[in-house]
Amino acid sequence: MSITKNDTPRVRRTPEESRANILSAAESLLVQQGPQSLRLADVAKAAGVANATVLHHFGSIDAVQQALMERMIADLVDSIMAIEIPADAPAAARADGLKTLFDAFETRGAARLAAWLELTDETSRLTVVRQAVQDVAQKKISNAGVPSDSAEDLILLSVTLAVGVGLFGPSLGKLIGKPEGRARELTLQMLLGHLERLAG
Amino acid sequence: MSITKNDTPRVRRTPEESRANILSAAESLLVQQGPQSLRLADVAKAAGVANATVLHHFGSIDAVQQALMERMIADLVDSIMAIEIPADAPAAARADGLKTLFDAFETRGAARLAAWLELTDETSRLTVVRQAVQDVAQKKISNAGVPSDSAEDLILLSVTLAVGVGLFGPSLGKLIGKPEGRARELTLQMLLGHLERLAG
DNA sequence: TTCGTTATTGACATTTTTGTCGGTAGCTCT
DNA sequence: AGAGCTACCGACAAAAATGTCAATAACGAA
Repeated sequence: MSITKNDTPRVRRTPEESRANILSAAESLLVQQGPQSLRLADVAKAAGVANATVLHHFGSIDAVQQALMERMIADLVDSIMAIEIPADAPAAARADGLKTLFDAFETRGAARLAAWLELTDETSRLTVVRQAVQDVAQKKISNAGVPSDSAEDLILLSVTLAVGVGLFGPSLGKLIGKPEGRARELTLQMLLGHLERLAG
Repeated sequence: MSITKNDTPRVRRTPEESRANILSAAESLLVQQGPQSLRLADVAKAAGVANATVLHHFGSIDAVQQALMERMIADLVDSIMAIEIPADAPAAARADGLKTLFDAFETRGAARLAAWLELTDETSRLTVVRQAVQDVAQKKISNAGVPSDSAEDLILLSVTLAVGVGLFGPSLGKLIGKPEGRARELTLQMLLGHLERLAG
């Protein structure tokens, strides 16, 4: 009876690297399998570490989920903040901006994040969302160059449609037998026409 | 030491009534607190029965969730099937039809149901959804009175927007400080204008 | 090289959630 | 009233998920 020495050597990361590694694993779990698979064991396994390691860095599985929400929200805010749509821009530029907005929600699971937030709804978690929305809205409205009230309406409309299409567009399209991205295409087309009519 | 007799008398329902009672309790849990609160103990408590009673009727908590999905989908299909939007109807009639569609998703948690389905995604469960969508699509397309291809597009567009607005419209509106239902109003307005232009 | 720090881990403890079982009680039928 | 059926329940067992702890092993500093 011999002492069995673990064959795979430990990897030792900086705390930041380790946290990022775990959150990335959790994020792909969320996007690919849904929130209910964000269990301690699953996250740890996906990250390639022991359960105890996850807890060492985050304290609890709830804290992991909270941190994941915050990271994904921050990423999303960055994506959106990078979009510039001056009011006097040519139509093509605004179309590009809207496409980027829709992409931000459809790819990398931002729409899934939004649905998760919508369904969980723990008020404590909403603080982060509220702050993010206010940041984005303030910037967008300030450089919209139009009266703030209708600018808010446009933002509300665009974002609602973007997240809705991002979440449901692909599945509904597939269920109806339409090519991937058809819902997004139709929506963007309509939205752009609407904006042009408002401007002209 | 006396034998303690339970003070509250048992209620004895028919199996159908009992199942309906339990599913109704589960439904309001889903709508008000999200899918993660669909636990055996929570559902039983909300329904006012013992845990074992829930299992007696459904066998497992997963079966409860499956049955709930099926019941909610059936209800939703009924609501949608009841909508009649002939292609040659006056604009006002089509507007009413669309409003009804949007209502079907926003009220009574159909949008939440859709988000739940989207996030869970167990392929076994998708069979029911696929059947429901095909039923609805077939009927809607058949009496749309327009070429089936663009009729499908219109359905895809309307339903995607309806469910997206139903799920995210209220929260986003509130976050931005808009009155309840503003997102729906804006979307309907745009969608109706779009349809009119297509027809005219 | 030696030492101190701490990220990492397996084994274990605790809590939460699900499911089982024998008996009880409401209802119907005779 | 009595008997059979079964919805219903409390108590318990099983499973699953979360969290604790002491020991280990990378890595940087002395």
